[in-house]
Amino acid sequence: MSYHFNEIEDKWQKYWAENQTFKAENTTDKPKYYVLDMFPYPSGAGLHVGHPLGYIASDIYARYKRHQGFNVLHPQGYDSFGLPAEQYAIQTGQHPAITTETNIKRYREQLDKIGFSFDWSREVRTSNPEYYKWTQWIFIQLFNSWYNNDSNKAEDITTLIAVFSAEGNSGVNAVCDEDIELFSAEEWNNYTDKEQQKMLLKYRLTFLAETEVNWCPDLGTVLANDEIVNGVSERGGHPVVRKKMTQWSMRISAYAERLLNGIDYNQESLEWTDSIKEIQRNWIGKSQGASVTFNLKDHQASIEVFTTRPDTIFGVSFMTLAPEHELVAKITTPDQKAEVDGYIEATAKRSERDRMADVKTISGVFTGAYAEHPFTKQPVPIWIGDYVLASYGTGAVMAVPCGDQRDYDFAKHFGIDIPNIFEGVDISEEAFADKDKTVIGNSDFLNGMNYKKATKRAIYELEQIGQGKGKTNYRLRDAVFSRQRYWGEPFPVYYKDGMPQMIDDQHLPVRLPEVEKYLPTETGEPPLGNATEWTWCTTKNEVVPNTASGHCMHPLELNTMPGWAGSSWYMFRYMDAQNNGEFASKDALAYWKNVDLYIGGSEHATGHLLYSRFWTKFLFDRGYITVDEPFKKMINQGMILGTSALVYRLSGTNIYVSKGLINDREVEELRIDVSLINASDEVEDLNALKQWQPQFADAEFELEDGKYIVGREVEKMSKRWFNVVNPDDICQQYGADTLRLYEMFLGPLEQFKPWNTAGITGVHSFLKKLWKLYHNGDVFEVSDAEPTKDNLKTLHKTIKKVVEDIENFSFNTSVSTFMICVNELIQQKCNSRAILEPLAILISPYAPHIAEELWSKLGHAESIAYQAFPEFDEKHLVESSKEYPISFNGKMKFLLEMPLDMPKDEMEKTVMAHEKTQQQLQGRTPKKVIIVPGKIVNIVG
RNA sequence: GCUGAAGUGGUGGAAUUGGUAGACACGUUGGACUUAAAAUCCAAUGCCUAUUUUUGGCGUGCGGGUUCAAGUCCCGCCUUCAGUACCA
Repeated sequence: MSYHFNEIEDKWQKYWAENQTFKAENTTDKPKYYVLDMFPYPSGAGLHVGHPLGYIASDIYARYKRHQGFNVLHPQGYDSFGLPAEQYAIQTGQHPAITTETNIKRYREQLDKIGFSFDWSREVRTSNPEYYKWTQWIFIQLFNSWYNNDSNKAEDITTLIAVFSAEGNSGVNAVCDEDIELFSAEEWNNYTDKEQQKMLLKYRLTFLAETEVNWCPDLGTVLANDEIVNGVSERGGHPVVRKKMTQWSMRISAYAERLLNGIDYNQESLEWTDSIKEIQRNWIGKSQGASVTFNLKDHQASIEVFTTRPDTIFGVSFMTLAPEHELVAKITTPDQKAEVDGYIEATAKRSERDRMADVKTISGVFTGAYAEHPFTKQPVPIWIGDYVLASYGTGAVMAVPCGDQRDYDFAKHFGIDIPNIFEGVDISEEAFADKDKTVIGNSDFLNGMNYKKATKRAIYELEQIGQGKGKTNYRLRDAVFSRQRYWGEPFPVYYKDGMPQMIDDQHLPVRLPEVEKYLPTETGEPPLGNATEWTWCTTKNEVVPNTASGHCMHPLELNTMPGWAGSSWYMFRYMDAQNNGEFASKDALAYWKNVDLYIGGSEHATGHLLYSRFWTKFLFDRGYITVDEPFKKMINQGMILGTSALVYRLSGTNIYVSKGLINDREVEELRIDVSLINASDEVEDLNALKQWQPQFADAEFELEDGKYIVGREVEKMSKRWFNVVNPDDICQQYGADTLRLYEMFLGPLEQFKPWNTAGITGVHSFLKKLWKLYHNGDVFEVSDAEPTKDNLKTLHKTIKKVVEDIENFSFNTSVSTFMICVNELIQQKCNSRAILEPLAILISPYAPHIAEELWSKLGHAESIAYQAFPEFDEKHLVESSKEYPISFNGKMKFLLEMPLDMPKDEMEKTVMAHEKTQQQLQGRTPKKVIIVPGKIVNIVG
């Protein structure tokens, strides 16, 4: 009689594992389809019901595609390097590898219970040496590459060396460091080896540079821009300061333009949401304008600025430098020195956060120095101000107060001139920044021109005098790639004579050495400085010899790679995960190409998604892969939030007041475990609460109607809020199929929504009904009778809707469609085999276990997973209504579609009754009018 | 401020993309079956207003507009969420 979901689910999960039902083939005639989830970091807390949401969605799609005859790659793995395991190691001394292993095991158990169709034979873990061997290998390829702007792609460094030794660097159009002096071929050839290496480092796609980095003292490491949120670290919320350090960097800026173009102008535009595309566009931050050089009046130096408005150059009345600008100390006059130093000190003290929070206060100091206007040669006073950011552009601006509100405010505040260079515009109240309405005046050769013309002319004139040129500026910075951590990929790098050297491919992987403790060394080196034995050093290898004492003769790179290293290319490893000779074979890469559907959270928009596009483009340039975008289509699932339960303690007492009785009394809110609460927000058992935590042991309660009603708060699901719902419990109580259906039923995939266990019964009883429809007692029972027209109509209605829903990722409405379908079949008393066969396949992506069970009971030996998806046949829907020809005024003819039971004359009367409609019809000659009783519904012209 | 998304019953959310608004589910109420509970089944459920066999009216954040017809399209606001921020 009853639906024993636990038995059924165990049985089929075992069957799928034993038969490798979901193993993807690398050689087959079938078309490929690659469905990927963002792989999880295996945290110690395990999965809660929010985590599988995206996996369920991707699983539905993967199963659907499999039914459609595609060779589906649907893998899963773990992003297993990361901070929490390391911090746990610092606290407890337990090796992060052990923590990680334990967590992965737990994750796997939890995932297995939900019945995913993952191909686990391709599992990857970023912390596995067999995996990070290739992360290191890619790093080496980046080191051995430079970006050639002429061919617009990355090339091997040897092509650059060839050019250098033949003709020097003057003809080289590369993305490189800014401060490169020109040299001839002869000079190059006379350079010492070290000088040559130093020079090449300025061109390599990964390079060492002393840069100002975001240093997080509490975490003891540097962070990338996208790892900082609101001025504090994304993980842990620790303060971040600016600091100069020598670090590995990734020259992602070389790809800025292609990363931007790839979003839109690819032949196949990325099917991503507009919001993610927009976030990436903003992050790359392309702006076009000009760089302008201002010579200094009393120094042999110049200041370079970037501006988007070269047309307003005659409106310049001062310049502003960032307080950190390198020229500040040099140009400040003795008179102004004290004031300037004071200002610099004050701004340095203000944290990034303060500076961001306080954007309205105008502050700045005059340096006493003057620059010279490039055209008028008039003196231009140089100020410093913290509204100019050192990290954007050149850290200096030419201030045009009449055309930029910030410059305007600054000028007003300090009483600086505000010359007006716009025709017919009043600037007495605010700056005028409308480019489209701009007519330049008061500007010598630019007079009377609009924005476009004036910009072009200004750049031309600047070029003539050698004081400027057109320039495109990007906000995107090169990405710092070093972390002072233990639990990450070691660099395949050692230093000889102070210069970085790559370790030979054949010695990869460079394994993470054992250390006594996971903190920085006493001398301030990263944790790897504690290692005494690097097991990967081979005595045979002359380059990285290992002495008998276990010390390498050359210093090794002690930093590790950041979290995003391993996740920037994992999608390719799945294609050929066991390969020991390559990161994936050419054939596998050529067959699978890229990810057709990627599902994950939108929080990775500026990090992972940008970095993996960068690495993909690089690997493409170097000919290792055949695509230059990793993810064709992406869906960003929303988060499932928890519903915390609040109890209210009267301040200073041990009395807890039910929610409705608080009134105006002062109370403290405390969160209690959601499992103590029933569906109507009452505490189920007050004694259980007393036992839950010691602080409630002798609590007293003020009840309303004998119940304690709690407050509710929707927030992130987290252990600390006691609002975590565990998927294992749900599977145990209702089954995996119910969990899968319910997570989809909860609402649109992309939306954030709170979990509410109470509603799950509706979905669960649907499965019970479905089961009962084909069972008489415990006996499976289907009829071989021909299905009726009604039966077929119900089935095909469902097929149509479900196919549409899956293709639009509206999985929530499909669940409703299934419910309606089963309710109708119950009403029709239909347990026909001819209906169940297609229906089971239809349901199987959503509720695969019950579908397999019913399928096998129908007498099929093979898994339902490879059955063709049922096809929709319109004729079953059309036959339920009829079209009647009608004529008006003896002239016009059109069709009426209406319910079968409506008599023709009544229908005609209905149409006639609508006078306005008749008028409408006379003008248009519609072909078809769809009618429902009493009302015209649709005129199809 | 800018960018993006969204505002529909007590709740989650549907609405074939301009065609009977509120599907489906939760919750609530009533009923059936039970010694009882659970489970299951049946009925009602947007709001207001009538009524004894038959009601009218109002309703998709607010104000306008287009249309025979607007949750859906257009214009102007308001609110919420997310991203981003002195980007020159």
